[in-house]
Amino acid sequence: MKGTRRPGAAPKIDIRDVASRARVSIATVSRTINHIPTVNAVLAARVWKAVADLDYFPNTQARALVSGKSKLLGLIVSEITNPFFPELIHEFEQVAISLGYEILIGSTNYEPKTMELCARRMLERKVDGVAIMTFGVEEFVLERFIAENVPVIFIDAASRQAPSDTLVVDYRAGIREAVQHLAVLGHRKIGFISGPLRLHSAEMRKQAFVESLWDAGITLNMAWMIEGTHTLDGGRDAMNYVLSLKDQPTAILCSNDVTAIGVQHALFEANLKVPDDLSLIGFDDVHLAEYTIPPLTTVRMSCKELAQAAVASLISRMQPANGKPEVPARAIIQTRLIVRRTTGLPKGALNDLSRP
Amino acid sequence: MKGTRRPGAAPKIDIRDVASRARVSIATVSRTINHIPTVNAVLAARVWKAVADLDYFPNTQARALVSGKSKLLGLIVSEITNPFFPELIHEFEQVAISLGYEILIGSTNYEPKTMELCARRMLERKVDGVAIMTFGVEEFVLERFIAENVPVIFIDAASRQAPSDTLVVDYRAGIREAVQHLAVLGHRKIGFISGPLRLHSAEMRKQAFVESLWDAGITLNMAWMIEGTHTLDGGRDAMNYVLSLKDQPTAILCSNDVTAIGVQHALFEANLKVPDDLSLIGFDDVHLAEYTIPPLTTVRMSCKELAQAAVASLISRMQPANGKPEVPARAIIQTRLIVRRTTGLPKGALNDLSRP
DNA sequence: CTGTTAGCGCCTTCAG
DNA sequence: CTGAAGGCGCTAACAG
Repeated sequence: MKGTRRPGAAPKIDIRDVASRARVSIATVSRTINHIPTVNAVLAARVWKAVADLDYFPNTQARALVSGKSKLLGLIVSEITNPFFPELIHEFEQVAISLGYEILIGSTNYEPKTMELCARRMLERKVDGVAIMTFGVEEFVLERFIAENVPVIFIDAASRQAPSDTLVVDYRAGIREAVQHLAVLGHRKIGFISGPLRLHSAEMRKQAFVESLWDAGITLNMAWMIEGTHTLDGGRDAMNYVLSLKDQPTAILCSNDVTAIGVQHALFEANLKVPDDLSLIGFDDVHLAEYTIPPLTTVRMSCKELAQAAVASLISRMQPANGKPEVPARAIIQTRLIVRRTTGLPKGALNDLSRP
Repeated sequence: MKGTRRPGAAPKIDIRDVASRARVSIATVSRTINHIPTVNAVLAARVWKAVADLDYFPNTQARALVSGKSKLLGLIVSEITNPFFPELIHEFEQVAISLGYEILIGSTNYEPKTMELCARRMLERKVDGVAIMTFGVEEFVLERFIAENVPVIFIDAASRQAPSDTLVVDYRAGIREAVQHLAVLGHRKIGFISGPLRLHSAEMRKQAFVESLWDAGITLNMAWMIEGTHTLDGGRDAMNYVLSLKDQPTAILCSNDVTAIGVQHALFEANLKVPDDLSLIGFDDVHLAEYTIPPLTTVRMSCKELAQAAVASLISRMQPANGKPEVPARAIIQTRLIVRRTTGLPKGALNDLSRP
């Protein structure tokens, strides 16, 4: 008897059961289910029938052990409760699953230590590749993956240590559009609420803003450059701070949508109206942005493209470089302004309509 | 030489390397790292030192293969983009990770077929247990897990097939509070936007509403019982439908928060004010509810408790029932009303203040 | 083209 | 208490 099976436990089927039922060797079964083309059609048919009859499916662990590939992809995000990430995860999952990969998700919560733990978890589970979709990565975290030879992809920069692909988001395009849009409306006093500035991508979004201001010929006022946290609370707090200022901006751009939603809330509490009292623009264009009150004008970044490019890169890097040279590829993710209803003329502009 | 290693590939170290460095057998290493207490302290110390020196960690796949436990927990949710679920996932992750488990997430998107696929993925990866945190489960999906002897836990009902624990959410408590709250304010015309009614938990929330109305002595008007989809769009559409009605309710309760947010949006578009024109109550109390405009009155359900109870049940069911009888446990999740600012007097009530 | 065989890295009896 | 040895289920040489 094959082990003691507890009552109710299903008799686990393995490759040998299939082999004997199909009257072939286990090697043939293995080849068949792995779609090795050199298998005799008749035998293959018998195998498939046995597989169906027995409702057999291969043991992933055993497979992983011997083949060295876990068919697991790591996905590290900043904070799963920020609605942008679930949307990203969703897209990532779609692609990964369709390619036969399972996903391991980790949230760093913006804490370097948690990021390190995530990395360790991924390594221990032997993921075949990792996408680090946070706003910045510590170099030493990358090194861990590179040392273990697992492909990594992350946003906004390539690693100097290894030939990894780069996912470059064109923040400039969308943010410039946003600033232009504001400028056309007549805004000259524009503030920016960033993400945590120690994070590289947060810094880049801010930079894109600074440059766009310059391009629009608008003076940068450092007093209106606030460091936020990319969270609802952070947006609210930042806005409350702005409200305490003597000289206030007439428009504010936020580094992400939840920050903007926090700002809207602070304004609501202060009995101020958007866009009458202040124009507001977000970044990401999460689905929710369409539903805020009023609907949020924001810069759209396609998380679908991001996810697809990330998976594609990982998968291609996992192939043992058959011939093609390992030139780092670079995927460019576009951004663009979606005008909804949180932007309008600067306060008091109506008095000014007849200016030369 | 130990296999051909590509340049840059780390020399993978295994239990044997540790054993030889610690001058013990691999069995001793295994016992040590698994904290079997019968290991000689001196040898154990040598092992731990070797482990540290070599930065060794056991291969999860091999471990899973031989031990039969993957240390993987499945978590099936309805829709990851509904903010309630990320919060749930976050809590679930906290507990699971701290117990040494990794999570496999699957979203059903309310599609039975996708649910089935999720179940299959979980089975193939040999999860040690599955939490199905959707609003309903097809019986045949459960059977799959039960047949494979993997512990399952899901919301609102126990399986009749196997001794599984039950997670019962006390919808009544919170929803009754909500209805009372509305009744006290003077509402008699209260509508309800449910989730998809083929889903058991959605149906239960609706039932709780119906009973609460009855308890409050308020007449149920079937025209105001709308079936929604538990999404932003569904909430908006449902509200637009309500607005087309001749006789309209003065208050609406929603089966979840995103539905309520959709409703708020529809109202905004229709130039109607909350709570002046309509009182609104959600369900879940996602973090975002505090940030809607105005902040949403809602029924709080602790996803932390839910997550903890789910993991606890799964883990306990995985133990080979040492002695204790397998009596199904039941965890009761409480709900309660959080009053914010989407509820007020019914429209026109001011004219009525002096009624006997 | 098919079958036999040797591990993948680890846990776990079973002798010592 | 420790070590040697036999698999877990599968893939990948290697023979036939």
